[in-house]
Amino acid sequence: MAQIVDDRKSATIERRAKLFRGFADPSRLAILGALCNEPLAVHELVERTELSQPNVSNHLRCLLDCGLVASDRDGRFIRYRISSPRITVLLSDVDALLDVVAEGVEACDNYRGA
Amino acid sequence: MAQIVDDRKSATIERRAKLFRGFADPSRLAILGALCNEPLAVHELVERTELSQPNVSNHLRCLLDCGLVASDRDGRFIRYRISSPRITVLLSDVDALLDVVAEGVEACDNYRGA
DNA sequence: AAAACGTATCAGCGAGGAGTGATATGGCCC
DNA sequence: GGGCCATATCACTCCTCGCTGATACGTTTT
Repeated sequence: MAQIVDDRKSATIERRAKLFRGFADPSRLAILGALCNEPLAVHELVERTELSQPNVSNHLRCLLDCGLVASDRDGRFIRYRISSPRITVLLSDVDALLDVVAEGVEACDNYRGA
Repeated sequence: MAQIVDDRKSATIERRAKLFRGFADPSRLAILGALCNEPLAVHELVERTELSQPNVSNHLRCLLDCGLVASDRDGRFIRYRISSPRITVLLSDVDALLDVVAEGVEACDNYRGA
């Protein structure tokens, strides 16, 4: 029983961590940020983010699998869009938190620095 | 000028990514989750999270540097607490988003699985 | 002051993920 | 239908991060 509770708890935590990792990459954040304004095709994302095309595609695959973005075929383009407004909420809450902790985060060198 | 704008933009994105990475680890989430209920000393966190003591200390150092937690000495204990309610907000945002995308996140195997 | 407890630090190892380059697939237009 | 454009996939390398084990520091107790 305690075991089951533990499993449930850790499963929840693992899911949260996995979702956070989805956002924990500058490239994916750039893509999501661009898509927050308007739906965009891959080559448009490549232009705006200045990432390589395979790189963008790889991240889009990841974001698509995770359900964070959705895609619609439009002729020979494939247009991607944010899947839920909750994503926008999450991103703006992060900015709100950054208003408070930006300095500390900037200074923390325990992991990959900016 | 466009360069400056780019720098600002990417600096913002880097900060966001770095902050997200702070949350993108099961151990740190377990610690933050425990601290959301009540302030706790290190050895209490060790008990509840079942992580090793050095491991907990390392993560606490990271969270402290980032400004996500604060610490108060209490005799020979050091009590840690969440630094801002915005952190709790962020965590519940993630849960809200998971209500929508949990399946996809679970299924996505592009990075470290649960 | 010595022992015991609570916490922090450090070096080293191992694994996972991000980016690249080459290549494959698929829809469009002349 | 052949060439072209938009996108996807794959193998590989490098780098970063998390965990562990040993150890050091500091505070309290007797």
